Amino acid sequence: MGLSQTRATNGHVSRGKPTIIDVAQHAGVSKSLVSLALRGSSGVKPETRQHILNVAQELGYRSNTWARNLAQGRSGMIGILLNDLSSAYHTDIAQGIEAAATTVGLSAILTHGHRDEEALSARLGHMQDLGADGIIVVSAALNPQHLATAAARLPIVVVGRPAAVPDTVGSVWNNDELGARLAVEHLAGLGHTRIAHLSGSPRPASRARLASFHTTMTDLALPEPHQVFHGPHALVHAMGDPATARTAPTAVFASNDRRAAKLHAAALDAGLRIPEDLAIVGYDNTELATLLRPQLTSIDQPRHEMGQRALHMLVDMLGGQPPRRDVVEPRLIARGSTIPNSA
Amino acid sequence: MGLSQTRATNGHVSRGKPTIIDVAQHAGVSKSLVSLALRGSSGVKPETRQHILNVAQELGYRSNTWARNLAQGRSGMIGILLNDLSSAYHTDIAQGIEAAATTVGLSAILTHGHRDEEALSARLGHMQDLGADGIIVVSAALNPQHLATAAARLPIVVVGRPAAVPDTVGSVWNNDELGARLAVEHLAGLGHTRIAHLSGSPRPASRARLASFHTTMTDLALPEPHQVFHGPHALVHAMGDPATARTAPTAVFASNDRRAAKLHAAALDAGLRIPEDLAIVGYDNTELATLLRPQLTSIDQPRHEMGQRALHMLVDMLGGQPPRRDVVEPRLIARGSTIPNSA
DNA sequence: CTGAAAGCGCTTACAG
DNA sequence: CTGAAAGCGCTTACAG
Repeated sequence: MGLSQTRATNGHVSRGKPTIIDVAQHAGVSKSLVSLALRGSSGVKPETRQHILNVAQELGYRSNTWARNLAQGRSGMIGILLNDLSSAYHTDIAQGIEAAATTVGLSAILTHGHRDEEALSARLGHMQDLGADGIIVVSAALNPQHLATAAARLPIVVVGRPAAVPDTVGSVWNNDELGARLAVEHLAGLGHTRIAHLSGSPRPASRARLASFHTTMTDLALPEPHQVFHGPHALVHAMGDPATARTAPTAVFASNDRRAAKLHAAALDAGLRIPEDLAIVGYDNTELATLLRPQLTSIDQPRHEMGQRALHMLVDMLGGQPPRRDVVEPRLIARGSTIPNSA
Repeated sequence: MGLSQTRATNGHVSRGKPTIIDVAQHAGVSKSLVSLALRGSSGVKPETRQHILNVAQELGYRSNTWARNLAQGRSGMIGILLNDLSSAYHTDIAQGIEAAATTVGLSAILTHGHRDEEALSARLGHMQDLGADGIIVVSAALNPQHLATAAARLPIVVVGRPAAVPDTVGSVWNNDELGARLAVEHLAGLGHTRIAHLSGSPRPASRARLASFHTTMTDLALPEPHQVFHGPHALVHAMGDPATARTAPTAVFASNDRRAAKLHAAALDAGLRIPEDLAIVGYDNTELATLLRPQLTSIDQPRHEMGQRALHMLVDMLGGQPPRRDVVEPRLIARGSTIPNSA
């Protein structure tokens, strides 16, 4: 770098973005003092401080994040890693995290893993390299090994229900067992006895919903066999086929809203009436539920609250406290797909 | 920092994350050489290079991003600023950008502005502080003044149609005039003459669609007055009211899928048949369009391609080329909300 | 209340 | 092909 452009042998020639040195020169003080004044140290005479602030303002000075982080050894920034950017469920949680982060003066950066475990761990590493002080992983897809490795370096909180959570990692999830129970009890309360389950992925959350479906059916003494379907079309087909129509379900608890919506569409396509021929309960209470006709009854997870809790846990962990395991309670929102003549 | 913890007077005691100095010591070379070897400089003897790589690997060395960026003066990272994280349209574009970024070796970080202009500009500043080499703004909501200020410091590309684009800023948008024309021509081709428009926000994109709606109606010599509604309920009401039913529209071009979905729901709630009583065309071709019954005919914007183009434009600008103005062509996807008895 | 100096971990001419 | 040195912009003991 040539002298002519940036520095004389014993002087400083400003060019490009102003630095702390430019401010110091213009204010006629040392650069350490500028640093102290800028970050509001108590040991700076008020008028000096004000003067420095004014000069900085005039020069359009902005602190260089890299230099500050390098010198301080931390960033005041947390990372949010989403499994899937296209999922309203995930982005709602992210917004809960960000809102809570803002209130405690932390900034947040976002990345996502395209629903791909490889990509997820790559991103996890990337966020560490970028200097996140802690990371919230909104995904159940990251394996325990990777989580543990990351947790050895910095605080990690997972929102979701992974296969296993190392106990160095904090976690927040919703009570899937209760959610499934609410769904089945709602349908049974409406008089349904042949209640089927439309299962989701083989992930722990879906497995928990499935298990609780069986338990609740048994508890309510509903007739065996408990029918479980893996696709909307198989279910609709069973209802139309004379061989099985007599024992086909009259109500379905679907593992999530997206699957419920596909079933909703397949049922209407087959000429079935909802809820008269088939009642449907979804899970997640996404906006989709209110756009379908009839609207979809669904189990609501308090996504915003889950995000908040995750952030507060992370802050506690940054402060040296041990990770926790938080479970929040879902509730059922009843709509037209189970209650006739309602919105 | 105490000598005992990190450094002896003329030695280096490793602690915490390994640095380039640790690698140099273990490999018995200078730290400059390590730096060169790590970044694959051609001027390092292959076996030396391999040796250094091995040592780095063993030590679990990871380059410190802050230090690297500070020394290099750039980050190899671009920022993506979304207006709204909850919009599938925005996140699809983001994924197009990221995919393209990956192919040219750039990493990307994401932030969003909760549909709020204040928040958007704050985030824009934040990304600059974080050291993004360039930023793609997926939003039409940022005012030209803020865009121009940012563009004075680093390359900026906007995906969307802002009120005005400073000519220091690149932009990519879809041809709204063509999109609206396709919608109206499609409906006219099906025999509709009383075609209404359900308008969107007062933003340039919506205004362009509205203007093109009028132009196309005139070009096709369809009867005046051209009806424009601002809400789904007003429209459905007009159809049900005996005073206006005779002249009420039989088809609607809605400014976006979300509004179209609300109209779809309101129409069904009012007992209208789609498309027999009311045909509907949306805009954006989001996943929602395929989940409704009947499915929604919609104008498709090539979101992935728009993201790609934005990224490539940004890369060109980083290379010193001037910003461009890219306009991509939408197309119509016909479905059940306009074509009876189709899916 | 203020300044000089060393350090954060890396890169990059420069000289051999 | 390799090393010593200065620098990126900031922070933080340390000494006055």
